[in-house]
Amino acid sequence: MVEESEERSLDFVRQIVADDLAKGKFRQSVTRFPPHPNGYLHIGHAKSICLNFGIAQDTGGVCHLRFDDTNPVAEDPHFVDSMQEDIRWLGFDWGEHLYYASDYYEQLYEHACTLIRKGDAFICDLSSEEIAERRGTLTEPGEASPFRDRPADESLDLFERMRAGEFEPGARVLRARIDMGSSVLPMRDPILYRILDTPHHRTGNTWPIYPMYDFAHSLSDAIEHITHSICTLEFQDRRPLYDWVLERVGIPEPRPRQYEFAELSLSRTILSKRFLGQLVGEGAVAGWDDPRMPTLSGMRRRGFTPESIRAFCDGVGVARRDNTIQLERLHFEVREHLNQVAPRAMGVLRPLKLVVENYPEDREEELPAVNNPQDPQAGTRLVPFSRELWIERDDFLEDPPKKFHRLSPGKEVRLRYAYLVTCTEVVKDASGAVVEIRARYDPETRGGDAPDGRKVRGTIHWVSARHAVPAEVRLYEPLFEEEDPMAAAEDGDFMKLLRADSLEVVDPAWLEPSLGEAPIGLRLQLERLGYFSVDPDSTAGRPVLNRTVTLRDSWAKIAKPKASR
RNA sequence: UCCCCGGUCGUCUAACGGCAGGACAACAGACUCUGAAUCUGUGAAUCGUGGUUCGAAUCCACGCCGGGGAUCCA
Repeated sequence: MVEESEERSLDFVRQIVADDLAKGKFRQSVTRFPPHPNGYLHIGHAKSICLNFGIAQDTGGVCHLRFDDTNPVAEDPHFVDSMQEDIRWLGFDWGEHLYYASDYYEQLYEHACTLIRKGDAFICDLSSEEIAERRGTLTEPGEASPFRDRPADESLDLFERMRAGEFEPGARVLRARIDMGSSVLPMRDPILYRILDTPHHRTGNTWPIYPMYDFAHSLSDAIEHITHSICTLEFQDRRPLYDWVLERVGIPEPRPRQYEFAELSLSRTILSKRFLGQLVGEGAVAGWDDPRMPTLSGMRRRGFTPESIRAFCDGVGVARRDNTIQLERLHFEVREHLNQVAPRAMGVLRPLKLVVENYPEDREEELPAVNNPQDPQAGTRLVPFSRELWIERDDFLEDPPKKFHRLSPGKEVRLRYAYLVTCTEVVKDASGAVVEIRARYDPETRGGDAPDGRKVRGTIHWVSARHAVPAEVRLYEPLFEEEDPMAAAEDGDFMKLLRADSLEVVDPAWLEPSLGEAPIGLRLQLERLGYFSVDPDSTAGRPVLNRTVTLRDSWAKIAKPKASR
C-alpha cells in the first residue's frame, strides 16, 4: 500500500522520454503544446496539455506553448487569449516559452528555398482540382505533375515572386518532390506552401504565402529544439513526411521525433473544435463557456476544478488504442476533490412547505451547522430556524415504500442540525396535490440528537421560509444520450441527437441565507443534492447556481432502478 | 482494397518471456445527523488458430475485428 505510487508504471510516451534521457540522447526533455487557434480548448486538449507539461514537470524539462497559426482563414486572436487563460487555469506555466509558428515564417521560407535548390521541391502550376485528380487513390499511385522537373532556378524565381505577391491565390503552390507512387499518401509530392490573400492575425498582410502544416510543424519543432513531438494518432501517417522535411533541410541529429497517442473520447459528448463551434454557432448552447460544453471554459463555469481535471487526465492514462472514457469517471474525480474542499450549505430545489405546528410563530433561533465534515478547519456557521420551512418534495411520500427513511404521515425524521419532527398532517389542494405538510417538533432534540437515545434513520435538509434566499439553479444533463453521438448520428448530423432536457432551470430554489452574497465562482455542496458553483450571472442577493454534478445517490437506484441512468 | 496502427474485466489501464493487478462502474454488507463520505467483501478480462519456449497477454505466422490515411485544414 505504501509503495503503490512509487511503483506506478510510466505510460509509453514517458517511458520513451525516460529512456532517451537515460541514454543521454538529450540533456533535458523539451515538449510542446501546439494548438491551432481556431476554437476553444476542451477536455481532450487537457489530456495533451497534461501529458506535455506533465513530462516537463516530471523530468525537469520544459514545455513550450506554440500557436500553430499557419492558416489565417480560421484563426482569431480571441482564441489565442482564451487558450492561454485555460492552460493557466489548468495549472500549467510555459514561462518564457510562448511561441507562434508565424514567428518562423522567414526561417521557413529560407528552408523552402533550400529544398528548391536541392531539387527536393518545385513550383507547381496545376490547379487545386488538377492536383486532386492526379493524387491517385488509396490503391493506385498518383501521377506526376508536369512541373515536377521544372529547373530549380525557375522554381526559385517563381517562389520569390509568390512571396512578392505577384500571383493570385490558387495559381501556384510549392510542392515537395518525393514520390507520387508512395503508398503513404502524404508523401505524394505534398504541398508545402500555398497563396492566400487572407490577412494574418499577427503578420497582417506581409505574407501572401503560408506554409502547410507538415512543413511548418516539423520545422517549428526543430527550431525550438523540441525533443519529443507528441501528437494524436491521426498524424501517424504524416510521420514519414515529418522526418523527410527535417532530414532534407539538413536539421542535424538528434532531430525531434514524433510520437502519437490515442486522443481522449468521452461518452455522451462530442470533442471536436469544429463540432463544438457548430453548437455555438447554431445557438444550441449559450456559448463556448456554456456549462454543458466539454470546453475547459465551460467546465470551469460549471464548477469543475483544475485539480479534478488533472487527476482525470492522469487517471485515464496514455496509450495507442482507441478509447472512450465514461463520463462517470470525470464525475468521480470532481466529487472526489470537491468532497474535500467544498463548503456545505442547505438549499431546496423543489420546495414543499413544512409547518411546525408547535413551534411558536414569532420565534426563531440560529443553529450551528458544520461547514465541511471532511475539514474540521472549515468551522461552523449559524442557520436560522423558524416555524415555516421549505423541504424537498422528494423527501415526503404519503405512501412510502419499504426502505423509505424520509418523511411520511406519522413518521419522525431529523431536520439536519435542527430538530426531530413528526409528520402529523398532509394538506392537499382541490386537485389532491400535496401542498403543505404539518408536523410537531420535539423541543428536547435541539441540534438533532434525542436525549433518550432513540435512533432516527432519516435526515433531511431544510431552509427557513422566512429567511430563505431565492436563487436560480441550473441543472445539467449531458448534451447527448448516446455513448458515441458521432457514431450514432446519421450523415454526421449530430444536431438532431441533442437532448431537449440538457438544461433545466429551477426558479426559485430556496437557499439558506449564508448564500445570499456568495461570491461568483464559489464551489459548494448543497447537502444531499450535489456540488454547485456560483455563476457569473448572479446578481446581488440573488445567486445563480450551476449544478456541477449530483452526489452519488444510492436511494435513487433503489427507488427507480430503471430511470436512474 | 493499398499503407499504417490497435485489440486484456462493462469502461479505462498495468504486467517489458515467469502469480493477469489497479481504477471507474456494478453488486452485497458495515457505519452514518448528507441514502454523501468512509470501511469490508463479491462478480468481472488476455479476439481466434497454430507455432517457438520448461514457461506466452507478451515473441512468430495466419486469420478475425476495430481505427486512421486521398482538404491549397490542423
